Amino acid sequence: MSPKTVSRVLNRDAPVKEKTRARVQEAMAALGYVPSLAARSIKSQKSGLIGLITGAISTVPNSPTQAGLPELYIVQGIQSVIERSRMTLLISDTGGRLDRVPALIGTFRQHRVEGLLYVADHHQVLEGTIETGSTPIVLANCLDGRGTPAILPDDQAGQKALTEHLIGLGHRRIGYLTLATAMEATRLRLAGYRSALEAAGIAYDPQLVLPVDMFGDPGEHELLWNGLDRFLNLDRPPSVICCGNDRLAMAVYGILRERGFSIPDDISVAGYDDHRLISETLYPMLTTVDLAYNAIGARAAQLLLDLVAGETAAETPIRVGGPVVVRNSVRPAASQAKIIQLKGRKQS
Amino acid sequence: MSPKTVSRVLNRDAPVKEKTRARVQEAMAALGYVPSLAARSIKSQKSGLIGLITGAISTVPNSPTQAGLPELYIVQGIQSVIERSRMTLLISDTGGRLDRVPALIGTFRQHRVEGLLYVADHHQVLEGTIETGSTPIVLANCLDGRGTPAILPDDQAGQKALTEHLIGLGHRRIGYLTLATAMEATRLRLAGYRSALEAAGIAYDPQLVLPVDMFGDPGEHELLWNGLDRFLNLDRPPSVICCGNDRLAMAVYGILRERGFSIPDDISVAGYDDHRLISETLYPMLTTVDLAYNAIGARAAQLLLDLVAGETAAETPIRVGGPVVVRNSVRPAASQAKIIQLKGRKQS
DNA sequence: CGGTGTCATGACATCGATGTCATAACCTGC
DNA sequence: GCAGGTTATGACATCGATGTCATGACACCG
Repeated sequence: MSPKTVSRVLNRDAPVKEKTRARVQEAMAALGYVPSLAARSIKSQKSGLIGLITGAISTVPNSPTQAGLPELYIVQGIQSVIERSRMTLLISDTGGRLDRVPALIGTFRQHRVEGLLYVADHHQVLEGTIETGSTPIVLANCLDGRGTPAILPDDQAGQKALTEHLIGLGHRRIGYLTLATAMEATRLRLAGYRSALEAAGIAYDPQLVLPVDMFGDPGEHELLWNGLDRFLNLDRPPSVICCGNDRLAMAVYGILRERGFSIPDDISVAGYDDHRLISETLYPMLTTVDLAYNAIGARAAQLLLDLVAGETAAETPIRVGGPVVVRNSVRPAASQAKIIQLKGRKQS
Repeated sequence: MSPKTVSRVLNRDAPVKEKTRARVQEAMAALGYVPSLAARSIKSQKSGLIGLITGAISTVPNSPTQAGLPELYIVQGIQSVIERSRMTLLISDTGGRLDRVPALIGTFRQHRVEGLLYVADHHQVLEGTIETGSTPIVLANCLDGRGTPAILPDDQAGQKALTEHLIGLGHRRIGYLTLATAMEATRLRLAGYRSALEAAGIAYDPQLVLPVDMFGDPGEHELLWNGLDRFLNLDRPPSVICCGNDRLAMAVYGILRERGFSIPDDISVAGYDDHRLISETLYPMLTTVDLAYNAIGARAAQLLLDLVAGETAAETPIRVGGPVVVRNSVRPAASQAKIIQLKGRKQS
């Protein structure tokens, strides 16, 4: 029984006499033999590995609340697609430090990965370029200036759809507590917000828009409190508060209630992300926009597999949108507008 | 310049003339040469790979709220330790189906992983055994009957410390909304809760303990509402509500407030996990117990690396505890006990 | 019974890196 | 200039699997 015969039994690429096959399999079982992928990949020049670079896994333990989570959902989506192919996922991670990316790619190239995925922790435009040699790469949740294949959330369409939903319920004064203004997502969502207003013939009122996100730093609650205070003391206060993400909505619930408002009887609240840990647990459950991180990951992985298989890249970037998820934190405006006026004044 | 000379330049395991070294490095740069780890691992019989099995990544997208998150923090801890060694992490995942574990291990053995990690989605005792051949394995967040090395959260000590903290603030009636009774964590934490009461000479009152966790299923809010209702209508209602995890505390905040209670002026609330996305964002911030998932992962990874290096296993299981994290959702009992009596009645 | 075709098996080279051992290159001193 | 000792380099085998090609086994036919 030469090694070649064993190889044939394993790969079924040539006929083997039934009796020999049985003897080989018996021996393999007895010896606990497992073929080595390393040896195989040397001969075939295919490693069957896909490298994933992210900061999701070992996000800096000290700035915890915000970052890391979106990425993890993207990684989920990626994993579920890769799992179904015959590839294995090699994961490495920046620990939040972008300057480590080249080293990580170096390691991956030593492993002869057939493709690379880069997942950013928030929707952003990358400064430089990621140098991968000839290995195909797909970016998720970010873009570069080179036209590298990329999958992005459709922030503009998402916020537009949410705003349209609110307008459809009769809301005319829509407060918006945004994420940091420097973020790509904020820019795009604000554009979506404004375009929905415009389409409905509602004037844009800058007094109703306020950036508040501090990534969970202490002091964020105070900023939120003051922001809501400003909204509620306007001559025409908002009847609904949109929040830059579900996390902010969670804090807004608490603050509005401490000030005596009932949600959604007195005032409506909406989020963004559909982070279900939050949106389905909050009482009442949160109306929000599904950010479809999972789908972004899945699309990115599928695109990469296509590239690895030699297909030509689709035009890029691809934007993936998610639906508005309607739950119980938003009421039609008619049923609450007056109460707000009163309460808003009383509390000031 | 024979291949062997190149090898010597790479590994510095024998002197190479400066001029030759320069020529070799020049050539490597020009050709974009990267050494193949596959070939290396064939010769050295060491793959430099660690296999991680989890359900964290591709948790079933339909039962989302609960599962997946703890595991991810464990994976973080693992990654941060592995990263610092010269190993690379190979990640695979059950997609929630335990019967796929053997196949995943099979793939890992083909990759010749030097060690395996298994991360369970919640603290549990495994039914069978995970068969790994001669590859060392460490379990995180679970145990088996075989004495396989395992790292576990110290649920009993955690809940005991929290309960002691509350008693120290004067609380005598401590309501406890637990996770599902079938869970190992629930059993242990309840033991911690009772032992703290006992040590303080407070009688255990079964009316103050209620399992409510439904993993975010619809209907959970109602169950919670009813549970709180029962607590508040007792002759001597609790002055503080402990929740099985931070997620439940988030819902409890909303329900108590809809019933007119202020937190923590009228009633205190405590969580478990220190899931900072929740605990630091809720208003007011949540007093809870740090479950130290990160540390569990780190310990598990470190233990595995030691085993791989040939050291003998420490006695096992190792329980890792985290501190009580004091924030603003708990008040000394004296300042709120009376109010509760009144409100509890009024609302019933 | 020998010729001839089909089927099953094995010998050998190969992938990329490295351990072993032999040899080439160089330097020193007489 | 040559013996004698370092030092630098290369030839060859090896790890585990597989592609190529050759040979062994066997049945069938004339």
